[in-house]
Amino acid sequence: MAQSSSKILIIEDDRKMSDALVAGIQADGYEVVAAGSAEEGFFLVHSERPDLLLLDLTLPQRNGLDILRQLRKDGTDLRVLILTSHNTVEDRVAGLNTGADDYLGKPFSFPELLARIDALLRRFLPSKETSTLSIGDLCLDRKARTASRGGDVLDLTAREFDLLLYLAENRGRTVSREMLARDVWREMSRFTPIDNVIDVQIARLRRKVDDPFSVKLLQTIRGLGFSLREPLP
Amino acid sequence: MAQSSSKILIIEDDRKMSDALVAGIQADGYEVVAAGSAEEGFFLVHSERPDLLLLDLTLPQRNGLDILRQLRKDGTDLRVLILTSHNTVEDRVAGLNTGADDYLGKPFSFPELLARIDALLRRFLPSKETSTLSIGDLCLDRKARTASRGGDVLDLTAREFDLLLYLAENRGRTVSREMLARDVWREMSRFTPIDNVIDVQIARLRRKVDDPFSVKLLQTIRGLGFSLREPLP
DNA sequence: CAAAGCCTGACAACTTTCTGACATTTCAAA
DNA sequence: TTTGAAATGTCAGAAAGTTGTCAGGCTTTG
Repeated sequence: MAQSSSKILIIEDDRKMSDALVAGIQADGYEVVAAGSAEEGFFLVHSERPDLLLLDLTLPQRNGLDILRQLRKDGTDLRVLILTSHNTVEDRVAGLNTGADDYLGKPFSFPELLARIDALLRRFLPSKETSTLSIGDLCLDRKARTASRGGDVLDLTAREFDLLLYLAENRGRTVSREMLARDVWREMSRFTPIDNVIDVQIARLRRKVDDPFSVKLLQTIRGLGFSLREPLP
Repeated sequence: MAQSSSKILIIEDDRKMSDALVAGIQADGYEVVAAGSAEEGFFLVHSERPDLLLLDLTLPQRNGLDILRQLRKDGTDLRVLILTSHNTVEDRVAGLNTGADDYLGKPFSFPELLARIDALLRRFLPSKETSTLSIGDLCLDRKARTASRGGDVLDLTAREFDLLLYLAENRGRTVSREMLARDVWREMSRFTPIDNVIDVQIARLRRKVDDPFSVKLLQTIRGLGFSLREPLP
């Protein structure tokens, strides 16, 4: 019943429980990553980019709901299933209203957990299904990692392609430098400002993607970031 | 917590239960349609095109799971929440594996039902929650920080958008210069008068928001301040 | 009409973004 | 392992855009 390619992140501090979950879910055919603390989990959400998060609420340092709240504030659409022994109606309502997609109390039945995981992942995962996407006459192919515009193949470097892909996946939306630093560069901290690195890379991308064409897709939103969109006619 | 505009279909043969559900869910702000039999429900799925189906499994003629199975065979991606007194683990697993998105056993808590409905519908409707507001043909989107009037996108600077948003949040009311100084400029004191800064910025905003249109929304209330409102006809 | 309040064009000060030139890193071929 | 070209990062200064200031004109009100 599992969908081969999905990755699940488990945030759970109880080692025994965590091991059991990892084993059981792997056996159902998913790729599994486990974190033992809120901080580790938070990091892994960004570095591993899982399709589903299994979240325990009773973590040592930080409340599990705080993690969820933070994730939603950052605008992630990661699916979240809360799995916890806090199991009153109030807990469930609070968890769901904070942004969880499902809530299962411990003790739980493993088959039910798997069925709920399947149900959550069954819904098409945002666009990852198809390998190509296009904005106007610009076409990207994730799998081949190639881009073309109006039939002309664009010769992009790895970084340029990642950047363009991220912008394309957020077409129409304004992408901040903060988001780019986190999701494309994946750098938590550095001693030179990353904003300038981003600016330079945007300029290089623009030279290849927009300069040779009359319709400009990559726009600067002053004070906020950048946006890949078809300009209004 | 409800998102307006979503339509929910209830298939439930027990009249009392059905009425209670309709009333409670309507009170949460959803549009509700009820069916008392499988056949009627099946028809309404196609004629009403609801966003979510609340499905009871114990229907007189036909098993509720059959309906679900048929719907999934037809390839509909309608979200389905099963709500039933069949509440063993096996029932739940069977329901979810047949294609339900969530499963809640009776007796249930109404707040939890609403929270689960919200969670299921949250994924559907793109972001509209409280992110947008409109005055006449003027639309603001807090999240995207964009404004448009009659379909035309307005190209506003950061300050202009903040100012317009503040006026829009106080639509109809008169906003004084003190309020603007405090809430938009956030300056306690300065050595040049801020009133003129505000006047200039209002003029700039007016040039973009009102000048190109015949209906003027941004009005000066002499001696008091400014007000964003639809003029009386 | 005069005074108070409001509007506006011009410009200055400032912030943000862009860009060319150079430095460093990466990675694969020799 | 060394070497070299391509990719990526750094930096400083230019360019572009935003916001604040000011002076004078306009409008309303008493």
